[in-house]
Amino acid sequence: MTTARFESIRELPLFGEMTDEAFDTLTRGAFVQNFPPNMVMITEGEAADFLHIVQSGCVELFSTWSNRETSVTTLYENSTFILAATMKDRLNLMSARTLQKSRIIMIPSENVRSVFANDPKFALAIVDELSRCYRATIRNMKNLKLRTSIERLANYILKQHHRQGDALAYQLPIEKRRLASYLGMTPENLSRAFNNLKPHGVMVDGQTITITDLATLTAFAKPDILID
Amino acid sequence: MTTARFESIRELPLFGEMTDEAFDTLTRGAFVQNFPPNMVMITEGEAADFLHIVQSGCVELFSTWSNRETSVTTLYENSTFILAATMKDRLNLMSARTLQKSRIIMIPSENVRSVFANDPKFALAIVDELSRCYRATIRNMKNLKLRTSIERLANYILKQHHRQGDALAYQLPIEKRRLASYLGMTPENLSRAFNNLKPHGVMVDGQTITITDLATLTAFAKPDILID
DNA sequence: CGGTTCTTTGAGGACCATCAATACGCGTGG
DNA sequence: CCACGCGTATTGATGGTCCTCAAAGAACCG
Repeated sequence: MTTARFESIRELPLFGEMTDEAFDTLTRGAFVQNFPPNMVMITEGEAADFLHIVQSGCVELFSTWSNRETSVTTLYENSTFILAATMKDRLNLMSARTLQKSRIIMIPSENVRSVFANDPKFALAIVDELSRCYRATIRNMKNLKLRTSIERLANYILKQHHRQGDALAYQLPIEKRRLASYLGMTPENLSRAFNNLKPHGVMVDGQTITITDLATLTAFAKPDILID
Repeated sequence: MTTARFESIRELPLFGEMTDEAFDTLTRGAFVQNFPPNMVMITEGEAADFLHIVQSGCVELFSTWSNRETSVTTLYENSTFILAATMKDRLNLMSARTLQKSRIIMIPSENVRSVFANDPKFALAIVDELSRCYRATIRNMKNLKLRTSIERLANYILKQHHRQGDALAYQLPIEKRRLASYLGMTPENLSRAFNNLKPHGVMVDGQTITITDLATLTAFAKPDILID
């Protein structure tokens, strides 16, 4: 049975509510691919032939222009990407590379568009996912434009703290140079920014972040539900 | 007949393909409102009770944090806003103010969500609009992260040039201080950036931009279909 | 263990923000 | 019509932030 290989994504919010028939149609022609770390899967400017889903591993979306590169976001298990370009049948605006060994499910864009037209539950789920990604990008932009680099770092540290079960000590999930790029700064400056946060309750040792004074850090970062 | 007041938007891509019945349902409880210039219609953090459409005039979406403010985008005739928050029934992430005297159509968010579920053509149009806005935001972010402020200004000047029928001389559509905020810089710096662009083929006199050397300006700006 | 990549630190400079002062534009009311 | 006031735009001076370049130290991997 074709769906067997895609059991793992059947329960995702994006696919959970649709009919079995629609799910079969969707995954016909879909496939799973394993990628080694640091492999560019998608280059910006190409057609969006497949909706991608991270089954395991970790993917970075990034963009380049005029010999410069910037990290836009990092995706983990069960995230989709290339959804907007898939729905509009347009060119990808971002490139994608694996950061670790990753398993990626690829669903033909045509399938997504045709099932969208025939399964209202799936249509709703698509809109939900699109809206979520859109709003995440707006938040990202507000973060970049309204905060200094040190404030962005402070809020990033707090967000990871919550994502990792409110642990006061945790490992950074990505390399520092990529974090720097995501936060809109250079690796050198990220290093200095970490030092600047010492008096605000942050210790760093390699990949390990330790929050020594949560109250002080929070007071400095001023996290906001409309940004973070 | 209720739809009479909304004739003007019936032909928009978002509403053009839906059934008359669905359009009636959608506009039931909708209304048109006139706003004077410089009036804040929506404040971030509020619930998104209405989908908004600019019928005439001009609206700026902006955000604030910790006594800072930034312009995210400017909308003109026939643009929608608050679509993502409307679909997900979430809080607005941005505020909106009129820049000129404006006529705004407001459609109850509940109507949008219920018609979405019942009219596939409308659902498709919603996804199209959402994807378009999402991709525009990604472009905006790439512009901010990959280019210097002068490069952003140069590309903005080129983009307006095309929007205004390839005119080599045209009026800026918004105040310079708002343009500065949109481009992620201060008004003072925008002034200096205009001066810096003189040798690259740009003359400025008040609100009037004159491109004196399109080839040189284009060579400097390096516009890119994946950003602009 | 050697090479590569990443990270950190320092020095210097470019870019950008802030502050202050002036000039300009525009609408209002005298 | 002019004077005035208000907000915007410009210009200069200054300081801070951030980037670049360079070099050394640390981590990773074959």
